[in-house]
Amino acid sequence: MKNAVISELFDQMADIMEILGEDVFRISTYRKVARIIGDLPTDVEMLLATGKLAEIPGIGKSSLAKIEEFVKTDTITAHQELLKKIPPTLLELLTIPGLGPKGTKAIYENLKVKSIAELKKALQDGLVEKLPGFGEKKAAALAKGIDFLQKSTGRIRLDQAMEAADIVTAFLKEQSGVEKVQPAGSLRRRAETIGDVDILVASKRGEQIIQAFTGAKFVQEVLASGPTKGSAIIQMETTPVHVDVRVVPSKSFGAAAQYFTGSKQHNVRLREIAVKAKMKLNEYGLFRGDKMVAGPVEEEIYKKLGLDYIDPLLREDRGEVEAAEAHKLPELIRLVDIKGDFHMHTSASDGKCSIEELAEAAKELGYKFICITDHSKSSAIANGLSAKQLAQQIKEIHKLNEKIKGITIFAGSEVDILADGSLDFDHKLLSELDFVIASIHSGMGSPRQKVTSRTLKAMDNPYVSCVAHPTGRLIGEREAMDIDIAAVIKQAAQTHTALEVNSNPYRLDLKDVHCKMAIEAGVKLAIGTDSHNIESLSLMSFGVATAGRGWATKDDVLNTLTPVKIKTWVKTKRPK
DNA sequence: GCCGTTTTCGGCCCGACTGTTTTCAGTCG
Ligand SMILES: Nc1nc2c(ncn2[C@H]2C[C@H](O)[C@@H](COP(=O)(O)OP(=O)(O)OP(=O)(O)O)O2)c(=O)[nH]1
Ligand SMILES: [Mg+2]
Ligand SMILES: [Mg+2]
Ligand SMILES: [Zn+2]
Repeated sequence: MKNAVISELFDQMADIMEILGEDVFRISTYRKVARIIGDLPTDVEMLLATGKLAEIPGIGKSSLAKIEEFVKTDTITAHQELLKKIPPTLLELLTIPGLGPKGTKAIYENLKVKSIAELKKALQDGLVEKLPGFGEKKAAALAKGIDFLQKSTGRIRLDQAMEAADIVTAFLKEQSGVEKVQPAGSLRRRAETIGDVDILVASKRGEQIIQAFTGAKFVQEVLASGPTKGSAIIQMETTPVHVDVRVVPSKSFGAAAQYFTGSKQHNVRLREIAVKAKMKLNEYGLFRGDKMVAGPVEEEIYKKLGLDYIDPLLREDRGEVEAAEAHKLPELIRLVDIKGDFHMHTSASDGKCSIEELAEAAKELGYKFICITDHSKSSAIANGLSAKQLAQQIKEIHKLNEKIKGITIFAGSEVDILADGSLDFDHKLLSELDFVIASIHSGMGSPRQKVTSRTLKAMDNPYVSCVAHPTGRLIGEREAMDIDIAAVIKQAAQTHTALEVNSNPYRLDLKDVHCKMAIEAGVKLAIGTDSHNIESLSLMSFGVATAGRGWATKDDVLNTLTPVKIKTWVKTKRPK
């Protein structure tokens, strides 16, 4: 799939044009195209062939021609031409926090600095601070910026962000004059990775609160500190986390929540609608002239713009604004709709606790079912079960179902999809299970055709009810397999197989846009926590959020069915 | 570069913080 490369090239063209000082609106068009292509869940080549690409707003003739050229030749002439105008390594400088295109241009033209390494040297030699527009402080900030960049671990996982947000939120709630505290930004939208943690505060005492925040003991470094907002790095156990705090008076809290939750592109869309309606939208409110039309309550902002309320999970400018205008937003799946969990491991394979312990914990969560899915024998590292052990476990589950009331324990397996697409267990044994999930744990680096056909073949098996973590990614650690997700989804629809939304924050697999594709194809989602202990059962909320980001309703998710209905659903695929 | 029942030309979201600036540009949210 060429989407990612095309997206990068458009961003790079925008970067170069910015350094060259070209028209800012033209540049933002390139950035928009980069974002659109980067967000596409489907192969750009397919969309191009069907003419769908040209229909996407924001992609005009010129961009379309560039994309077409890349699809055919693997290059974009305009990109090549731009690259001739600056040394490619100069683009590194744009990644330094605090240094933008203007500064980069000045440093390049005056000092002939072409890379971060050379900039470091120039800073040490005291050359940068002598440049017009620069000074001692700016030079020092740049040195710090480089340091930070080289130490930075990049975007963090949702669970890490949540932990940091909890600490800061608790601290802010203690401060006098604080009326409300609300995590915002990509964390509130439950994006799959988080660049920085954004927290909104309602208070009249902005300056004092920001000072308290930047002076807090968990703060390692202060990046900015003013009367309404502050930025700092806090050191968590596993990683440093960048936190932005914004304070507004409570009469603006709704508007500020809208602003600070984003996404940026979603905000721009709303502000455009406001302008068209002769109004102005900012973080202080929605205004017609001097009159505040909405502000204290977030829902009112949407209402007064003529839109249905848009759940934060959907605010990515992926069609939600149009849907809100047309009153066609989905009623999203919620955690309270979830009746059970499809994926968990016991101490029989690599889990930490017994079936009974998991069942009791699930009952506490109000669940009506759980599905025990230990690994199969090929996953030797995970202590996978042999056929004999699995048969034994099935018996044990039947006994436990007699003993434990109020919850149904499904006998299941996370059965390995072998190299040839066959499974670790025969039909006879699989037929004795209530719900089988199949997944790939080996040969994940194989070519696209190979991993795809393995997965497709597994779905042909009438006893496979679900494919678990279909792309196999581990966020921050391992790329997704090169798998044809469109083909997997099509096959899932045809074979009556569900696709998992793995809730582990390392996985979130399927991811949001793939969930959306699956739902549009009529495929059901099965959310599983992949728990190896009791605590992880609560990861369900991440899976539900990911499905919600994929526009999932109650009807799209198997976890909302009663155990009886799940059994019926499974039988549909099996031989009569 | 893109787009349009107010426009096919002329707009394009809007504001906070920093540093070097004497009135604001650059960068970022
Ligand atoms: N109107 C407007 N709002 C913006 C702009 N940039 C950022 N915001 C708002 C929306 C963002 O969600 C929010 C927080 O900014 P961040 O840079 O932290 O982005 P966000 O949290 O969405 O993603 P992240 O995971 O941090 O990269 O501020 C902008 O250019 N215009
Ligand atoms: Mg953020
Ligand atoms: Mg932020
Ligand atoms: Zn598992």
